[in-house]
Amino acid sequence: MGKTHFFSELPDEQISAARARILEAALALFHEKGFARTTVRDIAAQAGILSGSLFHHFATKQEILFEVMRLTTKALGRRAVAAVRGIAAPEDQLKALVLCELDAIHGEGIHASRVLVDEWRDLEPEYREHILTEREVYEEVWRQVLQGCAVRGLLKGRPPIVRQLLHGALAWTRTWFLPGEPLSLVELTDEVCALALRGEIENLSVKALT
Amino acid sequence: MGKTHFFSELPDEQISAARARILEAALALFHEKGFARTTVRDIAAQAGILSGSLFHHFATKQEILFEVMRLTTKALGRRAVAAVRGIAAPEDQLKALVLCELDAIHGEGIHASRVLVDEWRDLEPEYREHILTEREVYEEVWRQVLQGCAVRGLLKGRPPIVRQLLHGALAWTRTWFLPGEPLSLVELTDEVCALALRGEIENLSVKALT
DNA sequence: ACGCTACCCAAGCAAGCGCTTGGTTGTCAA
DNA sequence: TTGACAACCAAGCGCTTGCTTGGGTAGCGT
Repeated sequence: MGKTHFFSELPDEQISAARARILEAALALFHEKGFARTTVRDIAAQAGILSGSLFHHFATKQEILFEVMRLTTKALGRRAVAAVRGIAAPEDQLKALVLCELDAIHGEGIHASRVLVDEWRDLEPEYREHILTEREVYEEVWRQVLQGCAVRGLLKGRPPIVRQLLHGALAWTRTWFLPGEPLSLVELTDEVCALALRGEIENLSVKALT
Repeated sequence: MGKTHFFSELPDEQISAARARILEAALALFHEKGFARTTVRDIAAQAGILSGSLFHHFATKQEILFEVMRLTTKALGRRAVAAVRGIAAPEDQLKALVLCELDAIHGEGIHASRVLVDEWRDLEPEYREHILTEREVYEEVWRQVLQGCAVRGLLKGRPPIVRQLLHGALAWTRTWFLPGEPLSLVELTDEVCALALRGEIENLSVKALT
């Protein structure tokens, strides 16, 4: 149960220590078992308090899910902006973005895709809109990068379609990919970009086709 | 609530009328709300009986989920085998397979990806192995087709990786794609295959880049 | 010293859950 | 006609769930 401190990536948020402990516990449990199968008693135990004490910090269990998703989405947007900053060539920006998304899925602490994708259906509709608005920061980075690739004729398809196909492909990696077995995150990134981008790729040896 | 009769695709299964009605009700509800948020009372009501009567046909709620997944997986395998039969060129086989998977997601009745993907975590571990075994029929078709593309140098990556990336991309279409807005299933199929396959694609007009 | 507030515990409520029980009906072969 | 059996209903049991209640306590400013 390694402590994750990814909330500290968001300096413009005021989160008390107790609240942060609860959110980290909830994130870990939602990631592991999903929202529906996680009870408020689970979350409280992981945070080191009793279940009733949760409701001193959050009004409902739904609000915990919402806050976890909101902060995760916000952190994701920040990471994406930082990932492409200072990179000129659009194909290199794309590579950085793909690596950023893969790291948010397979890295420590944030577990972005798992919580944001798997638990989306459990988030009540009135909360969804707010998350979607927050997510625009992230999607806007993707739009610009893909548009940059497209106008130079590098992209093998229309940007919005490619974005959705890539997003699905990346999100799905959580079910089969383990960093280093046998590919590293960077190697997987290259493989993904090879699909999206037109142009030559290195010849594959015959034995690599297995 | 259009009746779906996709169980009739499996002639080697003996399913009573009542059992079929329950399974169809469960499939529709799992697809709509997910397993955890669907109660046995919901399923029974949709099937036109009371909740207690469900357990005359199934021992547990889990068993209903298992049976829905098992039959769905079996139907999926049959469809895949039929889809590539009689097609010689591997790139055409791939196109047929992609269309087959998209149809299983967006077509009527089967709702393959939604139930098989979204509800996988709710299926208890002892049931999973059986589903995975049944799924081998489907995956074997994919393996052979991708291998066929690879040995002719058509594939833009290693077959197992491409398979996983494609599967994620296709499964994710359930969240954003609506047939005919603006793409048809066949057009989307072409778009997907363009990513996976090396080679020329038709020039895109500038306005299509939006 | 005082009160205020933030935080937490102990106990439990009301509702909903999966599932069980006992008994009634319709069907069909003997 | 009768017995057997599958299908279903009516009622509810035992448990878990999210959440509430009332009270206790440590820390802090005044």
